[in-house]
Amino acid sequence: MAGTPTANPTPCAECPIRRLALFEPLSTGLLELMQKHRLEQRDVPAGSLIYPQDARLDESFTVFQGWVMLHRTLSDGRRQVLRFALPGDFIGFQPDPESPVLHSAQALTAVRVCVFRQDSLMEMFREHPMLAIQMAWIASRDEALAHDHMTSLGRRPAKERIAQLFLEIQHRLAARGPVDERAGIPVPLKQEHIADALGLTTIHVNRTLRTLREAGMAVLRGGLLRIQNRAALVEMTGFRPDSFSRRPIL
Amino acid sequence: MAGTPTANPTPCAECPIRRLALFEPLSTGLLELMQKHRLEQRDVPAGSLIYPQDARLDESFTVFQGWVMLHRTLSDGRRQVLRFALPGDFIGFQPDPESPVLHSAQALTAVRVCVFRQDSLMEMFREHPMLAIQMAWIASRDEALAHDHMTSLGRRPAKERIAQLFLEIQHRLAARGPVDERAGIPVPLKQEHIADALGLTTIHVNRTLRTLREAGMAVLRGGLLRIQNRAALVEMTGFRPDSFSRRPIL
DNA sequence: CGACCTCTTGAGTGAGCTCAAAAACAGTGG
DNA sequence: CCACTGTTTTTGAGCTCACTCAAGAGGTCG
Repeated sequence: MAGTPTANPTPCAECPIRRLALFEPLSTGLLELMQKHRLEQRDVPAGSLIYPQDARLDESFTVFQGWVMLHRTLSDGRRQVLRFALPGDFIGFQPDPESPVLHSAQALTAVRVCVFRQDSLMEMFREHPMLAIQMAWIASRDEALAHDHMTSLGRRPAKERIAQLFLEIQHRLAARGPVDERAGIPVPLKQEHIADALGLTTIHVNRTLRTLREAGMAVLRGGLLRIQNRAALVEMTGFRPDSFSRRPIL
Repeated sequence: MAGTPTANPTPCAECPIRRLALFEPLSTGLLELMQKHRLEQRDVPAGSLIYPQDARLDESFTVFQGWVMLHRTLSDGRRQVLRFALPGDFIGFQPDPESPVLHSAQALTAVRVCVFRQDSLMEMFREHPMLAIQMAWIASRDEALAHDHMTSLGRRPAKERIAQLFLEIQHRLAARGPVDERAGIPVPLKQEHIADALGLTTIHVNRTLRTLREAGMAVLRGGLLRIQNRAALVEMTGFRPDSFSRRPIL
């Protein structure tokens, strides 16, 4: 598995993300608990896998920095991106150690994660039921996100799918810290990633991006997403921001 | 909300499903706990809603008998079926009481559910951390199921989507009790439900069902699903049964 | 025996796909 | 600084899978 422990492994509880007031804060007791479990940080270079499809995971992760892409690859190479994980998101939770994960997690940018050993995680849950509840909360939120995604895939035309994705990204990033829509949000997605996420071909994504651009709605260029006419996008998709409201982090 | 309490409300712990050896058994301690919380049973007639989209839920449910369909409806009427819930499945978990559910749950057949009050559920979690862990497990399994579904929607042609759905249903039902594939599995789905689940039109589902039938692979007729050439379906979809392996119930 | 679903089939259309090939861009090494 | 190579984006042309519109056939239930 790719990734190297940081030179000076710091407990994750000290990670910068904890200080963002926008996240639900952990109580001091929980911080101590995490310290006790000596959680390790790990840096993963852009492009490499955090874990591969079909592996038996004995670790799971909280993303601290960077973008992670979860995707499944079928035997003939077709690929479906399941989720883009952003800082604060939890990935790789696999309660049954027997069954393999059915997707890969790949770093889209340089990524820093906090590593939980699976058994250690379970122990934490046992000691601190609240954490288990939060885990259930997180999983259930991810499921709701997946539901949005499924609705796009099943029942929206290409233009709406992209609009919806843009609004979702904008909203999720905004929940993590101030973003300047007008100036442009850093988004490390290639057109191919978008295609694989939305069930389209790269070519069709390209054409659809053009129509969005020419309609003055949104531009994705040079790793920057500019939402120019939010109202029009919202109108088109019926986007309701409360879909991704409060949530705990681990 | 539709549904009436059964004439003689029995604690869910006594519900027949508990006696199925195929489910992970609950310890006696947990049974007691559930008794203590005086969980109510409720019967819901075919067709009516267990909970509607956009509602604030203060209850969640374990399905005991029948089929439940979770679906989201967009403002213009397009509909996406998110999941078919079978006996033993948990639905309506909403850890944040503030945010509304983004989908409806509708009974496809006559359904019997076990009702959990949300606050009561949280209390159970606090008293019995193991339950919270199991909840996380359940949510995470549902997410994996959603991932399969997403992959179908995004990257499979109609024929494969239907084949995959059939295999999934067959497998999930088989995990709940003996089924006779050859004789036919009772499946209460109309072609319209399949269409809304798989992101297709009813008409196209119909045509595709015909090709599957004419290819001697599978037949869905009169509420019975007959899988006639399992190998061919598996070959086509790359279906791996372990996707839906062990899991706890609440 | 209508009224109403659900299923089925036909004919024509279109959104999104495939194949093919420029053009823009980002590194990389001389 | 520039030629060289690989990646990403863009555009064109033609095709197909799945959609729309329309209508008939089969059930089922009051």
